[in-house]
Amino acid sequence: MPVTPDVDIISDGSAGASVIGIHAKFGAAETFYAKDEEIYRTGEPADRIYEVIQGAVRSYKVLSDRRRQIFSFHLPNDVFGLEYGPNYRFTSEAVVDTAVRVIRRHSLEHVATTDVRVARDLLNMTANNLRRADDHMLLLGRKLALEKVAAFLLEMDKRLAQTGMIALPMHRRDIADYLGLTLETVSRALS
Amino acid sequence: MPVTPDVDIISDGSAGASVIGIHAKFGAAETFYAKDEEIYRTGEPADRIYEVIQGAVRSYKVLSDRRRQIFSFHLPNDVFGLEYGPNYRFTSEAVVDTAVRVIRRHSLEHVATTDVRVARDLLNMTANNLRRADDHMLLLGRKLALEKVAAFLLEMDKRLAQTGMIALPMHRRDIADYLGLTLETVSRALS
DNA sequence: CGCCACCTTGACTCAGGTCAACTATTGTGG
DNA sequence: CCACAATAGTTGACCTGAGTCAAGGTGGCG
Repeated sequence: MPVTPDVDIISDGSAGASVIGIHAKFGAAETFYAKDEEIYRTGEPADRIYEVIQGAVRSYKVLSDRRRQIFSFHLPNDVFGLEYGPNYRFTSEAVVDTAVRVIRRHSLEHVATTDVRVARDLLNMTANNLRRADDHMLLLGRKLALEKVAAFLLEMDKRLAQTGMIALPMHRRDIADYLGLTLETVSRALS
Repeated sequence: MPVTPDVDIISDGSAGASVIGIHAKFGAAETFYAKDEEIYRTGEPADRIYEVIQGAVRSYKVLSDRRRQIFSFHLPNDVFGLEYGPNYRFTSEAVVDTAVRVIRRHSLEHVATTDVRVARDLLNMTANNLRRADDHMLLLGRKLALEKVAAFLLEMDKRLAQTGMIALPMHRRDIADYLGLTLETVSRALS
């Protein structure tokens, strides 16, 4: 007879806990990116990790013939650019004028080996990313255009509310590439 | 000027390292499931973790109207059922007659707090799952039916070869629900 | 003011879904 | 060992949700 596990390795879901937050006191730098400016590119050595302070960021891959899939939008307090291999797997760009906090990966890894909470945070964030990836696979594989757009609006409403934003920061083309649709279909669904 | 990071928290990709393997000496149990038998169900307390010994397993979610998305097929040596929240997020079933190794989650978590290698393994596996989820999002969102089936055959060829299997263990319906297609489209693409 | 980037809307096309028949292949009982 | 069900796969004809192509609209900024 299954029982609810008594111990969790990670402190699931408590949105506040962030590796960068813990690490901030070590003097992470702030940087600004203009609208549409590239932050890093697929294949580049992944030696930095970012936290959005203000604005929005998109992470995506493109196929050879320009088809693009956006994997996620990063809003204020979101961490992105966290990799476990040597290189960035995505390209990330500022959707609007954006401020980020940057820390060096090796310095974070150094802290992670001594501070258990940081290591736990890393696992926690990766697990959260996996959860969102799974939900998004269900959306991409099995939902209709209208359901996709509805799900997107609900997701954004929830996330933007937390950061005090009011309007969607991204364009129709970005939404389309996030939902596996075309910009025209997104426009029609919103009408 | 970016430099390749000198230290990796995880030992990326070395397929052999498995949490269960390390834990096996503590006396994990083997269990057998018949073709199509359910191993666990969405929402059930996630108190066990599994490793496939022989056979194949599918993990999926279904929408209210029976639309199904398969997130992954687990083949021999794959670990599945690893959760960080209290409940299983998927349903998992044996695709064919299947043997698995089972360990209790709380016992693994106990080991993880004392053995750093186990904790590292957990992060490693989760990162690998995330990588595969991202690749699959690109496939689901932006690839044509033929490209999806081609990608599936390449993936399976590679993975089955490692385990010495020859034929695809799963049905057209499973392949379709993995690729976001219908069974007829899969059948046509294979011809 | 007028350009330019973004968005909307319409008409048409098409990739993939749906529905339906038919063909293996496998398993079961007599 | 053969009937015959049952399950899985293939193939065809048709349909439709979303893509494509194209024409306007609209709002912000130099």
